Amino acid sequence: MIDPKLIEAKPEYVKEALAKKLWDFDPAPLLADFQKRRELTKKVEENKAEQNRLSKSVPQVKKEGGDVQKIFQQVKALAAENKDSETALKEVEADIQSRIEVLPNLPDPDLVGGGKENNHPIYSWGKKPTFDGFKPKDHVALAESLGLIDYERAAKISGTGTWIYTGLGAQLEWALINYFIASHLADGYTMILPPHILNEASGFTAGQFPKFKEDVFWLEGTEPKKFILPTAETALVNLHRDEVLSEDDLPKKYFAYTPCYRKEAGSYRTEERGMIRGYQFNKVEMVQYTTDTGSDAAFDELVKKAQKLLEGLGLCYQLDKLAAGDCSHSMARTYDIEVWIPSMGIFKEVSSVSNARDYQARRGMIRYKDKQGKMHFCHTLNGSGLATSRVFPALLEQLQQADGSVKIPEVLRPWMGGREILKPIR
RNA sequence: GGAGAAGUACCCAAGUGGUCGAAGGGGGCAGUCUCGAAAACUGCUAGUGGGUGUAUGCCCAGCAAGGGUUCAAAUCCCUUCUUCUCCGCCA
Repeated sequence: MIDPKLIEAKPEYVKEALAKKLWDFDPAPLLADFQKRRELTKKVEENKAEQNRLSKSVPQVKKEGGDVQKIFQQVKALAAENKDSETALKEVEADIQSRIEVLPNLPDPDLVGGGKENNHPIYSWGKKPTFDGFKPKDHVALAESLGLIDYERAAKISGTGTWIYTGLGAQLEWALINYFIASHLADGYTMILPPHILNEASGFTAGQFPKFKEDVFWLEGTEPKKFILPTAETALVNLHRDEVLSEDDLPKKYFAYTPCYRKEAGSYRTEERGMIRGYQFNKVEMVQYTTDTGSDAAFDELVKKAQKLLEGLGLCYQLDKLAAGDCSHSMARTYDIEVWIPSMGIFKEVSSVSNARDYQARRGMIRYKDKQGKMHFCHTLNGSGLATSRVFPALLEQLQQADGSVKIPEVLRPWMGGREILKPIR
């Protein structure tokens, strides 16, 4: 949530910043609401104060044998008088809330405006493989010939947009997750295995609601309503919702492995084939809570951690600084780490590292007390570390050999029983 | 899923209609004492959000959350959430 005080103090600044995010914001109705709220608050509270004062005098007047009935009538009259203003005040407050909660986060000032087309790579690592002397396969073909993924039976038992990791495929998937986990543990992050079913408030705090309500799976028959998490970020940034942390506790560094469940999905026969986009994919997610001055350093750390993971696997990738309009809704800045997918001829996102600054903290009242005892909103950051569903295909495609086999990166071998290579079974 | 009990400040806890924003204790902080510490004693510490004013301040909200009753609610009523106990079911 954007700071309402900032909107009131610098409406034009907010308008321009949101324009960079391709969001057309008209501050006028909000400014009018703020004004109205101020007037109504004063009116309502002054009336209330008078009511309170009169009510408090009742025991005294009683003792002195005065006319309490008169006071009752006075207070009743005041309350009746106040009713319309109170209703109006509630309405204005609800209106302000609904106008502000839908606004995306403000982009950091250094970002270029506009959408995807204005993203620009700021770093790349590794070499695109050249596949001398043979025609490389795509990951769907590789996964099938190596016996790693079963798309057909997945369609049978679940439906399109899903897949089954089988045998060595399942082991390879799990090896990736283990490799990620080991790396985060070594860096001192706290491991979390959260519930996958979350309540609505969690989605609101993360900033997924109200905007992305249609994109998650809702459970039927749960009251209050519950949904299945689209990313572990939703769980992790809610860990300290409605809490006041101490500055000494920050930064807090967490990571979680969960599957991610989303309504968007591709088909394994279309452009985003195989496991590039599915209803369910595995991801290890990192989240940090920092002070309001500590988030830039945390951001750099998260980006480096994600990069390190791909470098350990030896996969060619690029680091992309997203234009304001392509950053996530809740985020002030986002860098994508994109791995090279040879069959698609493009870099595809495996990690998205973002700084929400105080946007999520405001929504979820996540605060900390500094050493002077002053309250601040925390900053929250998140980054994938990593999503396997893009790494797996990239790994198969980038590390495939002329004979159709695939080399297993050394860092994964401890979890693959020491195996060095995956060989075709058909 | 059923039945019952409960949710009060950093923690424990008193409080069933009227100066209760809330006794008491613990904790924390400061001081006295001490070479220092402990103990004892003394004092301070009760958050937060909002309004208003130059200001010590004053005002509104706030006792799990949201409604309601009442001149007046931590206290009575309703709904929801959470926790605990017992029963049922079960990986």
